[in-house]
This record gives sequence, structure tokens and C-alpha cells, in this order.
Amino acid sequence: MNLFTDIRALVIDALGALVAEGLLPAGLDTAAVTVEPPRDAAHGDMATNAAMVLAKPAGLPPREIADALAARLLSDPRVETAEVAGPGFLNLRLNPDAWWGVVRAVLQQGADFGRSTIGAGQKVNVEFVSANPTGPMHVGHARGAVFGDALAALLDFAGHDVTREYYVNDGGSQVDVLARSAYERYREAHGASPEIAEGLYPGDYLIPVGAALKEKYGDSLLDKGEQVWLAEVRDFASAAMMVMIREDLAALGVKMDVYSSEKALYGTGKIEEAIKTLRGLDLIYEGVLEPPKGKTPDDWEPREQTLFRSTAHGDDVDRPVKKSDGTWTYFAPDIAYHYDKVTRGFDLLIDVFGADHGGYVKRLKAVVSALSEGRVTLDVKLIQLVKLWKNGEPFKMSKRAGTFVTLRDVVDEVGADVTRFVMLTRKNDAALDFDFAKVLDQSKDNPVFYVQYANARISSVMRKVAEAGVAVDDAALAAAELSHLAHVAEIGLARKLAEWPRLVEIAAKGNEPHRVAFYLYEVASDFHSLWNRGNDLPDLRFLQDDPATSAAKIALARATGVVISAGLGILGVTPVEEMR
RNA sequence: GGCCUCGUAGCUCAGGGGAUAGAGCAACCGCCUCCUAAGCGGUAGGUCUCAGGUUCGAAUCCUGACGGGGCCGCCA
Repeated sequence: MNLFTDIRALVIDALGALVAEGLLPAGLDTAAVTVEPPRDAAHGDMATNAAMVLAKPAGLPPREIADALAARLLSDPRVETAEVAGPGFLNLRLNPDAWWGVVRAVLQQGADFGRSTIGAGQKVNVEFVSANPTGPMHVGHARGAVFGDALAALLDFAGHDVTREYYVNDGGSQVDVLARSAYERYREAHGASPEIAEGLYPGDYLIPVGAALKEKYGDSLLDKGEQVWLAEVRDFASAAMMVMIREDLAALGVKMDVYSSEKALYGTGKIEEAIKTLRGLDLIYEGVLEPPKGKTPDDWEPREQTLFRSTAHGDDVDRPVKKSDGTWTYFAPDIAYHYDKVTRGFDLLIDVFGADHGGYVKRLKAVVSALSEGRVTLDVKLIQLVKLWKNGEPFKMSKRAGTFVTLRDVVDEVGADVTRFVMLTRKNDAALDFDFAKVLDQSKDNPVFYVQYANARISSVMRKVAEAGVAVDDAALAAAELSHLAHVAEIGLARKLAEWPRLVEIAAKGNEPHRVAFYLYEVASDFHSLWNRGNDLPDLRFLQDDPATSAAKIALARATGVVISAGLGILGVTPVEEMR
């Protein structure tokens, strides 16, 4: 249930009645009518802008509409007061029963409370991580992984049919470099001193790959030319890298539904087919590009290439799909890959990229727009940098200097739950500070701790009640007489819980999982506040002498725990029941 | 130079066209005989970078400027 959409439906019905009455003209567009929690709680529980939005089309002063609407709404038992305020807001105060209905709904629906159907019938593909299979994942990949996974969970909760997908870049020259690097480790495994030339990957993680190559091939690849071993070693090494990457993802709690291979697009006609489709749309031509505006590279010379007319779909310049030597550019398999996603029937594609790929967005959107003929939208979420801190000092990552911080380093040091939560407490397009000390801090400065602590307090209450032998299953609590709750702080907490379904929809529509993290912080704050008021006002404590009153208080606490757990579930964070 | 992105309290950041713009930290003042003080309450702190525009209404949408970051044919 979503109390906000329920009340909005009530408002729309009331407007319909006013039309029937003749006060309002027929045919008004009510799409812009909203029912929202007011920013200032003094304004009531919910506010609607209906009168302001409709004043002009109806040709009536806003207050006149608001007054008539107020009279109508008051006949609903849920609405206690309806006051016209400001420029024409209609502020509603609801009967406490309306909020207790929310608490009951939480207890009845459990983790499903807040689940939405706005995505029903929508097939969504979330492509994320897609790190090159050339080495372990680093912190930047971790942020993209966490974001993509939480976004996928959020969309699923909002009713979408979600596929989590990883695009394996195993078709380009970087996997040749990987193969040459692994080959040196293979030689090393045979006792040779490795020659890690400039441009090869020096990391130790390839040493076991070299040993495994020795085990599989013996000395049969030694002292042979690249033409003999390159393809074999490339496949072997990139497969080994993917095993490692999957382990890294698993350590973070990320599980992909589909791994798509770039290499698998070559030689199967898939690229040719995608390009042919574009050609059929008159979007492929042979031509010469202008040099980039204002910044001509030193070695620039005009060359004829096969180009994609991406400017016909919103890009700034057309993009090459073939190099001047006739081989495919990196863009070509990407076209084929996105064509594949379109033909698999997705209604919405989401690509999660590092911010350094920002220049790539327009051409991909052009591809999807062209190949789906406008049916499918592509939303690209760019993930900004993670800045690492330790002991108040920033430290720079460098592959060359060996101060490369891997995803595994981070997870090993602070744990998957903390890593995930912290990385989701920021919008994807804002840079993130990650301080190894602060994220483990056990204080309210640390949102991870703060939210977990609220849940632990709730669990503590539940344990104490269970020890006292009182029935505290959700069904029993849902049957509690909730009118024993009357304090504004209690109603405030219930009101916050009522916002959960609404928040889910807002976050899902914007592809913004960070909203969940901020919301949970607010819930935790309201809960801690209520808890602490129990210090001064014994009536506000959760455990009461009177069993009926106690049951009502515990129902509210339990409902809070259910919502916190559901939210953490979307973020992929385990709710803790006890702080240690 | 072009494109993308960001600019909100001293600091770190929220804020899907709504009213008097919020939270945490830092500062100051309070609260443990009491379900976990690992916490809570309060005070103070703002020209939402600037200038135009759209509208009943703009931090939010549009245009431009300024400032930070990113990207910029034959790498992926």
C-alpha cells in the first residue's frame, strides 16, 4: 500500500465530484496534481497543489477550488483536517488510524511492503562493471559494481523484470597484452627470468596463471613465436581473469545474470549484421571526419573511414566504425552488443560507466535510438571517482607505483556491507571520499553504523520481549490495538515508514539508489529520537507493563525494523541484530 | 576550442517545479538511578556561483557567463 497514492486518488475523485457538481469544467488535466509530504511538518501530513494547478485552466481563484475540495475531502474518514494555506495549498491532516493502517500493512506484508508495480511489464537490462579481463578489479570498479547491483535490486523491487549483465571486453588489443604478460609468467614458471616489457601488465596476479599454463601446456609453447601461442594464451589468461573477477564480485555480494563476450561478436556476423541494419537506415557511409574542434592532434591527417551517422540521432559528430585499415573500431562491437540487447526485447537499457567514458554516451544513445527506431531508451549512469583516504591523508592509486588498491583490498579491510553502504551514500555523479578509518567508525558520524545501530536496538527490544514470553510474531503484532500509540514522535515515525513506498518509486524512476540510503538514515534518526525520548518519558518506551500498550509499541518498532531491513536488502547490506 | 558533469551553511553532502532551503561534522548550551549515552535535545550558521528567461510559483527547467572535474579520429 502507498498512502500517498491512495490519498491522491481520493483527491482526484473529489475533483471529479466537483466537475459533476458543475463547479469545475469537464476535461481538466489532473496529471500535475500531486499529494506530497509538506517540507514543514507544521503544515500537516500531506499537501496537495490541486487548486493551484487547476486554477488557470478552470478559470477560478485557487482558494475557491481549495475550499470546495477541502469540504469534499473531509467526508473521508481518513482526513481529519483540510486547511487552505499559502498561495493555495490544501494541507491535510490525517486521522491517526491512517498511520496505524500503514504499520499494520508493514507487519502483514513484511519485506514486500513498498514493493511497487510501476515497472510491471518493463524488461530492463542493467549493464555494469564490465571491467576488462586483464587484472583484478580496483575500487572504482567496486563503486560501479555496488551501484549497478543496488540499482538492479531497486528496479526489481519497483516491479521491473531486471537482468544484471556484464560485458566482457575480451576482443581488443588489451587482451593480447594480457596474453604476452601471462606468457612471460609462463616462461618464469619454467625458470626463465621474466621480461616484463614496458606496456605489459607487471602484476603478481599473473604468476599463478603462468604456472597454470605450464601445467596445461608443459614446455610446448616455450621458445615459439607469438603466432603459435597468442590465441591460446589469450583465451586461457582472460578466462582466468574472469574467474578472478567473478570471485571479486562475489566478495562484494554481486551476482550477474548474464556475461556477454565481446569476442563472441567477432566472426559470427553479428557486427556485420548490426552495421547492415544501420546501413539500411542510411546511417552508414564512407567519409572523412573533421579534426576535433579547437584541438587538432599533431599527427592528424584526413583519412576515409566507414562512419556511423550518429549526428542523425543527437550526437555532435559522426563516429568511425572502421579504422582506416578496414578493421573494426572498438565502437563496432559495441554497436552489435547494444543491437543484441535491443533485439533481446528490453524496454530500457541502463549502462553504468566510469565518468571517463562520458564522451561515449551520445554515440551509444544514438545507436540504441537508431537500431530500436526509438522504441528503447538507453540511460547511461556515469560513476564518479572514489578518492581514497587513510589516516586523514589522501593516497593516490598508481598501477606503476604498486599503490593500486583493489576491490579485494577494500572488502578485506572493511567488509562488503560497509563498502556497499558507503558507496551508496552519494549520488553516482558526485565524487566519493572513502576513508578507511571513518567508514569503520562506530559513531553517528558514520551512516552505516547509525542505521545498523537502529536495527540492532529494535532487535534488542524484540529479544527482550521474547525472553519475557510474549508472542511477538508479525501476525500477533499486526493485530495489536495500535490506538495506544498517540505521541507525535510515534506518529512521526509511522509517517516516515509510510513514505517508503513513495520513496521506492521516486528512486526507481530516477535510477537513484542513493535515495534509499538517505531515507534509511532518516528512518534511523526518527527511531533513535523516539528511543531517547523514552529516557525522559517512560510512556514512550517500547516495553510497557500493560501488555496491550506494549504490543502496540513493539509493533511500531518491529515495523521500523522491517522497513530498515527491506531498504538494506535493496542496498545489498546485511542488517545486523547486535552491535559488537 | 567542442561536448559531458558538478557548483547549496566554515567542512562533507541531501533536496523528482511548491510554502520560512535541510542533515551530519566542526562551534556553543543541555541530557545517563531510566528498554544499549555507540545515543538524544537545543542555539548559531545561507545572496542555493552570477545574469537573463519560462510560470501562479525556480536551488530544481531553458540560455549564457564564471569556477572545479572528465572526455575529445585510426586505444579499449
